[in-house]
Amino acid sequence: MSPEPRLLQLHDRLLAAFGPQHWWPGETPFEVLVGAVLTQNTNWGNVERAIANLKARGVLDFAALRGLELAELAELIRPAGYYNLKATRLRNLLDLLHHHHGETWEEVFRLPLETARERLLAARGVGPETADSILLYAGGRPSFVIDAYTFRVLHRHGLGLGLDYHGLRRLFMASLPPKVSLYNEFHALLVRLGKDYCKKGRPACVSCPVRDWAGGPAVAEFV
DNA sequence: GGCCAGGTCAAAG
DNA sequence: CTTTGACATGGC
Repeated sequence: MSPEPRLLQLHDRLLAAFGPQHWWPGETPFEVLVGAVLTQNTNWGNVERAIANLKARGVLDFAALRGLELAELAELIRPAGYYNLKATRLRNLLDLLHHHHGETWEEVFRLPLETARERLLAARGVGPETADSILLYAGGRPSFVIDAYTFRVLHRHGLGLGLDYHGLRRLFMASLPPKVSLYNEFHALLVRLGKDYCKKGRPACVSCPVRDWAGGPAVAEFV
């Protein structure tokens, strides 16, 4: 896996175009962790309603959320969609962390990066993106987050073709200095670009701020 | 009304 | 190994 210097250029251009994104929108590591599960394939606005419900109920902390009945948890997070599924997934994750670390679940972030990652992935319903989001945005660890927008943006410019999640993650991490602030901002910027200019199934916008990045307009295939 | 959203897992083919 | 289906609410 050879480094791809154009990735850092992409970051710089996105930052110049959009400015800092101030991610993750969550006040505590625990809130970030919950949000990471709730936002799976779901609009962030819906996640905010669900988190507001948990806050209003006073259960947005590790012990309280773990103590809720599953059905009750599901009802509270209903606005986030897939609420039965996500209630179980949250419960799985909290139980797994409690099993290893007791109430001091944030100890998971003190493990070597890939060990911590494997531990999070061991929870049913925590896949690579959720695990990396938790590591980066809740734990402050340099684990690059790949998502559907990242795939789409890179593929439209002919980069990372044929790479899966793990391959793209390694490409980013081999091409960038391992700085948490850089990983944080870059992923947020890619999401911003995707939302505004890189819609599914549509040609690239003429006004896309990185339209000519990597040497020319986007490729013909619009994933 | 249809499509999409900061995925993941299990079951088919 | 690749593709498909299930899971669900709310905005545009």
